[in-house]
Amino acid sequence: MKGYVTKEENPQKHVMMADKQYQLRWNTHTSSFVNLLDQFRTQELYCDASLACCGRVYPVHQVVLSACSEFFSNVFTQASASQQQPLVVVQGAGRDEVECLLEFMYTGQVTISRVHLPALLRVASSLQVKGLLEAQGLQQKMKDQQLEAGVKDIQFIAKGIDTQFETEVQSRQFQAICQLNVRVSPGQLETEAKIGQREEAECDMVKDEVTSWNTECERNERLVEAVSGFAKNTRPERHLSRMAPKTYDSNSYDVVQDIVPYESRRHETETCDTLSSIMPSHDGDTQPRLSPATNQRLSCTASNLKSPYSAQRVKSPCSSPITLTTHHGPFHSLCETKEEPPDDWVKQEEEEEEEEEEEEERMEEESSWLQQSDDMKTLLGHAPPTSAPSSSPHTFSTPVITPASFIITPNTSQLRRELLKPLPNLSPDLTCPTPFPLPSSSISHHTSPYSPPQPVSPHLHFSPSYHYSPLHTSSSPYPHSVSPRSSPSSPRSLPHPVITSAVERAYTKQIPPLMKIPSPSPPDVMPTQEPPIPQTTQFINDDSTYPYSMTKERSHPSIIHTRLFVPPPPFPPHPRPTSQPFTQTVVHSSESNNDAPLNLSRERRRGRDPFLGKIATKRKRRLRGPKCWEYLARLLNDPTTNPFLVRWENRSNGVFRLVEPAIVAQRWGRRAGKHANEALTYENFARGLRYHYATGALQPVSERSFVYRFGPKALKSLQENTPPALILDRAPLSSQQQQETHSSSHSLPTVLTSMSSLPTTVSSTFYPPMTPSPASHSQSVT
DNA sequence: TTTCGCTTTCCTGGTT
DNA sequence: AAACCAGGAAAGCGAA
Repeated sequence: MKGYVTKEENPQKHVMMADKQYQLRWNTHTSSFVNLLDQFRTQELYCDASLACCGRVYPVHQVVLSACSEFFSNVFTQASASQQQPLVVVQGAGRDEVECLLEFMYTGQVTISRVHLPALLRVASSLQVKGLLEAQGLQQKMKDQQLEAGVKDIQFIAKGIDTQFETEVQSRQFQAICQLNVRVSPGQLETEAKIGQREEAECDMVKDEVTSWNTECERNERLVEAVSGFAKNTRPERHLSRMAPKTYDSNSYDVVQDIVPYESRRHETETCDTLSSIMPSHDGDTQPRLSPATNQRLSCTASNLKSPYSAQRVKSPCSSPITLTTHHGPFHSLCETKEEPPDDWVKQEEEEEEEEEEEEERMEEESSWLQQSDDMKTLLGHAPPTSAPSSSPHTFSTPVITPASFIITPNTSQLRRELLKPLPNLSPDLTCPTPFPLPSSSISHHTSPYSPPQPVSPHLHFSPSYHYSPLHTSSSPYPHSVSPRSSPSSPRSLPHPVITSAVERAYTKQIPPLMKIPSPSPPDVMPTQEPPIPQTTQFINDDSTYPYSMTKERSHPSIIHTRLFVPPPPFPPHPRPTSQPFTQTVVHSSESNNDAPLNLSRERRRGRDPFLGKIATKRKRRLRGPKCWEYLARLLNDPTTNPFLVRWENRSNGVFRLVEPAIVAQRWGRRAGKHANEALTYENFARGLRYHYATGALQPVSERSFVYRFGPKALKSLQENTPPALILDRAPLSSQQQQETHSSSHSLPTVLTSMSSLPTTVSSTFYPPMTPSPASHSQSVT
């Protein structure tokens, strides 16, 4: 502050100082900036928008997505008028695609398997993600065609709770948010899938990317053409029939428009399996024979196949991961990055295997849920309801997409709340759970008042609507009128305190602890669906026992602890193979499976706190969890948490500060044990820290709030787990330290001063090993 | 099964 | 007065 005053009040001095100029440069600024932005996303800090897909909500930053996508730029620009956080519901894209795209937009690269590439490019094309749209001419062509066709036929589905916003959106001709109610016959899917397989078999990896891309573009062009034709003709089925006259089998798929569609991975997998089983081989072109039940199932699910490449995912022998990297693309308008070369294939294969494992786990969960769902059995095994439901006015159309379609609502928190509802809470007459259980009160059918969808043609698909319980009803598992669950974004961006109801708290208590593998639970106790609430829910103590509310920190007035209880940020489920700070195993042990070493990156992806990785003990090489001070040391050693959660006050003396004590306490409290409840308060957490005053691991720093100091025990542990080369100098020891030092007959070097060097070379049992992270606070002044 | 280290909760009292 | 810290007491958990 003084510097500014001097500058302005004494220009002469400023000029004199200008003679000697210094260039301050943060060497790793670029990569650090990118990494930190991605960390902000994964930790849901400063997020001001959300993407929703397949039942998940991804907090994002408008600036990043706008920089990476013209579509998002337009959306956020126009949605900014509502002064609420926009939520973009990406329909027609799978969870994997969205997560990969987010990773690509935030880090500039993503590694995916080859079979997933076409779907990713398709979604990227729809979202106009820079860097993935290298064929700018084609992109522009498609865009022009879409705009031209969209004048009449691109269905406008911008809907929101706020009527004013809806009106505003409509008045602005919100063309970017569109829905193409066009579908492709399953026969076409097969044909294109076969084409794609032959291409994959013939081409090398690079060529394969190009061909897949071209095939995708051609297909999109045909779709645009079809829509355009639909615009000019009132008989769209003609155009659509011309699209695939050879493959359309009216006998097999003539009930398509009556099938209730829904989109989910479970369903897609079902479809892929079905297609795989019936798909003719390369050398044969026999028509598949389908039983009526299978026919209907396929009809149902094929309508939701987002791309013909979904079938390829089953049949294609190619599964090599592909790393998509941009050197001039989306994010570089914000910050240029020096891309690191992708990891070696072995590591990628390991990542692939992990992904497959996770996928299998997910499938198992979903299949178990499926078995429990009588409604689903009814759907898959019998004819689904062929008429549109019903009397409920709370309906909306689930689009069947070929290009991704989007719904924007300004009421993020309310919609998010509904999106995160467990699927079984859907209305009983809903035979197909949807990944987008939008709140009925926020969504109105585009033909109002409600009228059942009228079949137009076998190809034009009007998704049957379904019921959804309106908000603030007793059927809702959460009394939202009392506890509107807010966005999982940072409290900085969502300063709305939310109150947790008893029901919701009881629900959150059912979530298995972080360090335990959730045991199979009966469905009435533990939803087999992925628990959506705890990691995305903000809540506070409704007992008013949380004393650290809106308190200005004494020594740091800029830091305000809000009343919000922010749960530990969910660690990203998406793979981050190349930019993952932690890529190695904490400890290596040959113990049983229970003591298997924890892979931090896997822990992070699986929603577990990577800083809670176990530590090998000396005795019997057992594994134990970190102690609270060890946990803090890890947080201090990681650029994703230092300085956001903790930071050094005096590194050489081992003095550190809890920047976000409530969050740190809560993250710590969510580890194993019966105390893994929703809220370990800082008050209790601090008591645990004070316990270690006696053990020597920590020392108090008097008269300073949230400030502690590592004691000789911690120093000793650091010393033992730190290579001597990194031990730089001696620490100024306190009297107590000196006494203990003398008693142990050896000096305690300062390893804390070398902590910044640790990530580069150390693979200790104390610190999670890190790849050379550019964000390791190695800012240098040149 | 017991012991022990550690965590968590609750509490009182003191300091800022 | 509120926020925070220090520390005692007790219970619980998990590893040894």
